[in-house]
Amino acid sequence: MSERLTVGVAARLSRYLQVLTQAKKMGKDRISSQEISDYTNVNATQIRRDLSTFGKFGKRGVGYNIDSLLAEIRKILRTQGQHNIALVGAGRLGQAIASSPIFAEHGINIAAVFDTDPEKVGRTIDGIHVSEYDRLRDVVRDKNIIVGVLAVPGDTAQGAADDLVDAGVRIIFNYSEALLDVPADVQVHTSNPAVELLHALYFHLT
Amino acid sequence: MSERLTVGVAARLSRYLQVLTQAKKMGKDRISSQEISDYTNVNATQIRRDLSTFGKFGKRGVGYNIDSLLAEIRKILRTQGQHNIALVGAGRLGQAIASSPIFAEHGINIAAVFDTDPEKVGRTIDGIHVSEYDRLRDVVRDKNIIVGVLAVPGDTAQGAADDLVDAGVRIIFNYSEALLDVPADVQVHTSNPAVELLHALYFHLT
DNA sequence: TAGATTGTTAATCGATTAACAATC
DNA sequence: TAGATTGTTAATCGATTAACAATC
Repeated sequence: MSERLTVGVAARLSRYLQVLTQAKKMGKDRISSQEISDYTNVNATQIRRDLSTFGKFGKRGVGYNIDSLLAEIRKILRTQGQHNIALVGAGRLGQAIASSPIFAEHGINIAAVFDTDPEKVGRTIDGIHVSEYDRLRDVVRDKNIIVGVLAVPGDTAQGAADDLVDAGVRIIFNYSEALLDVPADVQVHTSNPAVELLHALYFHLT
Repeated sequence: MSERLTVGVAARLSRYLQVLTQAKKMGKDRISSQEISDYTNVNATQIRRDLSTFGKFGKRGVGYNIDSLLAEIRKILRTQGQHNIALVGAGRLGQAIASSPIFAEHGINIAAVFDTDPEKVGRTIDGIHVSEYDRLRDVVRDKNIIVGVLAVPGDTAQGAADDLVDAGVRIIFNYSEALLDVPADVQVHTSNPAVELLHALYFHLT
């Protein structure tokens, strides 16, 4: 299908998806570019421009129909199916992630959870069985999982990342503070609220 | 002090700060723009350019001294002191946040944790006492806290955000899936791994 | 009709990148 | 000296914004 999106456009489209999903849950039928702008801090003109690249999805004087815009964006981002991911770590953070609706809402399914702690293995978190860490490689391969989420302490993150990559994972979400060394064809997304906070504070203080 | 940084520069500088902090922990003394680039996916030329706006911090042929670069960036971002934040929610996510080194490493101190659940109130998480939710307003005011972290379920996030804003908080980190309505002078940062994942998958699939 | 909001243009600004002399 | 890496320039590309006609 035509051109590949730029990183910026793809990032913004997925944020619109989140706003639309939540607005729908709140019972709304339609939404204006200005409302999406209020929630995303993306300029309203930019939003209309991003969308109009792909078609005329809105109605002048009215706004965008939420259901149809959701479908259009999902089509553009090719995220209509279900995606399986693996979660490493069944500690407090891992449990919080496994029981959060955040992934499920977007069609992302936590297909497996792994932990090295025998106390945690065999338990169930919100219906998801915790497997032995040693089974990671086989399960990731069998289920063709390409996304791994690391919810482990910083000092074990690199080892777990190595194992995930080895098993075939190509996108890693790192919730530890550690820097990860991975092959060039593996994407690492590190979530660090402290980093965001420092830069938010800068704008608050100046 | 001179000009205000652009949003982009401030965001990148705080990411460099994170890399430097971790590299230091790993026992490194100096680092090149290329190494910072590998960890942040920011172009090495861009990094050198960002830094050289503020002075000549590097040594040609050698790289940057980690300690002095840390100090310089902290000076630029004015994040040298300690910052107090409030955490709402002492469930699994709240406990994970309270016990993570991520904030402490950057001089950010969780000054108070609140929960409505009487089971959790009075307990201690990694040395931090869990206070009654009703005390939020007084504590936030007394300690002059301007940053609040929401680790509560989506359906109670808006109420907690209202209470935080009411007590004087101006920066909110939202870990729920909910969209938050806040006054224009309050910054909301929503962390949603699913959104990031959808856009990461796009680039993997194309 | 009147009000609202899209789709689109045009102008500006910041980000990105390659290239390379300077210099450690 | 030779190799490495910074600091800086110049050229390009994408993001941002205001403005407004089109139209629901």
